[in-house]
Amino acid sequence: MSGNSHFTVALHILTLLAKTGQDDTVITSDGIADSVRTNPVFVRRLLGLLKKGRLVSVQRGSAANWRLSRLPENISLLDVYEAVQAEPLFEMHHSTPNPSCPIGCGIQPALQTFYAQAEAALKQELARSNIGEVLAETLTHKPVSS
Amino acid sequence: MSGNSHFTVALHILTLLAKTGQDDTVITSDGIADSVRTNPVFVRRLLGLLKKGRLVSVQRGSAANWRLSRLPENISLLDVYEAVQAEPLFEMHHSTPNPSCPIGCGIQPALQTFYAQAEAALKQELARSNIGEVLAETLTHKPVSS
DNA sequence: ACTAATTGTAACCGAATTAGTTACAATTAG
DNA sequence: CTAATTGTAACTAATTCGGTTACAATTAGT
Repeated sequence: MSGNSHFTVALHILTLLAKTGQDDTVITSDGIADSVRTNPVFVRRLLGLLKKGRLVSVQRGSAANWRLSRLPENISLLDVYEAVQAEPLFEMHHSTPNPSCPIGCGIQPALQTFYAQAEAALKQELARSNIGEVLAETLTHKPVSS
Repeated sequence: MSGNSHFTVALHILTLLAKTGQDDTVITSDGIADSVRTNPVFVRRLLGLLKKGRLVSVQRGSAANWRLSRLPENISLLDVYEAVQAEPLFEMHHSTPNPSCPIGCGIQPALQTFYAQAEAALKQELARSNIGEVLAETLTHKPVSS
């Protein structure tokens, strides 16, 4: 699995949008970047993927604002995973194995079937939670000074 | 997930050792590298992890030979995953989120709980298959020239 | 004991990937 | 018109991945 933070940051973004949606406050890629503690361009790249996945929409221009396209309860972690995760769960070999070896020949198709089952199990679990739940769980952890 | 091929190559190695164990033929890190189509040092690094995980053992020295430590049926894909996978399934943020933001403050502990569930589901599925099954499935794919 | 083969490991390298940065045209509210 | 922001491209630094070289330690066979 790609050692990147896309899924985590995407969930952070959507949870934040769930909150600003509740509070009816305005938020830009700059404001999001401030919460994530990263740069606005990275945030916009992820927002682009989330927009393509129909999970968010944007009011562009001078009074810009990002919103969820659906209720937080109707955005599953699987929706998010599929929107931002390009790579398969498990990578294959870098070089194709030796085709004249009985194992090298058949290992990739064999692993594909096992990997597909594993990925299906993961996705099934991801489908069971949603952004509303993540927001609720997030808010149980209070900020430092109250 | 970590964009590396460790898990795949480890499974390839163990499947190959299941085969050489059946055939009672000798195999070295060089022979394994030839099937995987990589370099022997990379193979030995993985063999080191698998040995630490008690999945393989080695006859060292001039008549070297690698063997499975257990029957292929008693090595689950989860055993392999845990032997070679150092990183968690999903990475957290690179920089810790803004602690003065209600979301930034609570998102990491929240995600940890959801990620733990997802990882548990994945592991449960991986525990359901073993190297014996991977070998059987691999051998159903015949080499090019017979 | 000596030789030959192999493991275990360290050090280094190039390629690829990740996120950060700068820049700027396109969009839009006021 | 102006000011703010998005969308995107181009470039960069840091990190990671696997490949390479090298060599001491181990061991079977003679």
